[in-house]
Amino acid sequence: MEPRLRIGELARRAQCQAETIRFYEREGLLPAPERTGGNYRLYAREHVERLAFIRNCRALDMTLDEIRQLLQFRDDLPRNRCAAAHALLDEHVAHVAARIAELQKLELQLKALRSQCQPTRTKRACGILDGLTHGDAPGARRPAAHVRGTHRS
Amino acid sequence: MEPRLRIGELARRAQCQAETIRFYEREGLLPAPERTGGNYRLYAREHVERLAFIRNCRALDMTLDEIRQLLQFRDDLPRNRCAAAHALLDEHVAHVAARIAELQKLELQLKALRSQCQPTRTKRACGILDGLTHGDAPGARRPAAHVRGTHRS
DNA sequence: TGAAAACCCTGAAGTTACTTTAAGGTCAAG
DNA sequence: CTTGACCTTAAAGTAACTTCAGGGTTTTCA
Repeated sequence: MEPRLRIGELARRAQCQAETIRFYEREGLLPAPERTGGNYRLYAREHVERLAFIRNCRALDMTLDEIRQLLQFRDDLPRNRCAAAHALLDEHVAHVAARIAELQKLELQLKALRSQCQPTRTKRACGILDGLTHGDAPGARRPAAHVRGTHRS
Repeated sequence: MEPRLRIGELARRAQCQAETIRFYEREGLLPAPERTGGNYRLYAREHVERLAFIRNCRALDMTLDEIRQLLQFRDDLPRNRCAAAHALLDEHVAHVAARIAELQKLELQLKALRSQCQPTRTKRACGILDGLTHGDAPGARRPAAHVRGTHRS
């Protein structure tokens, strides 16, 4: 009554790819499981839970480093781990809030830029292209450390 | 009266690093400038403007691919470039808006998770750590294509 | 004049969190 | 006994740079 899973089944349950699981193993987030005679990985309940933890954290956009720390707290004595988890989460919430504020500013800037060129405008110039050449887009939006941008592969 | 700049001075004006400028050259965003006898790059006004354009676009969180397209529009005949720029910008605005919505959902989830563990709680368990283990954080927040997350180096 | 400081050069590797590719072994079914 | 689904590894690719290693050039100022 504790059926061990192969990587594909584990991947299905965790909603990720088998490669991602191997990657977590290489990164030390997930311990190496036993192997079958044919060298297949065999995962037990503990792995399933730990992977769920990791994927939940990733769904909350934490970095692997943040997750590594949380896992440490979880593995440690119950002593101060609650306070530590609290602090890490607070920090992460702050990152997310900061990034939202940044993007909202960005949205305004983009809409302003867009309005600089209506389809019916002077013949030669495009207000958008010109706006981007001359500093109409306010310079120096240094991205907050630890906060990624708008795009993803 | 057209003083050519060396890379360091150009970098200072554009608020970026010299390495970034060389990188844009390798990427084909910025044409290779002339060189001095000592093999130093010498930039003219056209480069200054083009780099400003690029940095403004980056400040608006566009990808280098988007910027490459905008530069094409700019270099092309004035024919349809305005409409093209319009379309690209609209798409980009949509990306940003989508990312904002995602992050706002995330913020709510994080705050809910945080509230699961108050400093004064049962001794053994941490509500946050437990919440992350069991799917309290809603699964399957597949990040929208073309939209990066919360963190940056 | 001479040497240190400031500036520039190239090419390669590192960053994040994976994904993709290549080349191949294992296992159940038909 | 072979086809197909599944698994293995190592290496390279992604975005937009940054950092590093190792070395030239130019300027400054003692």
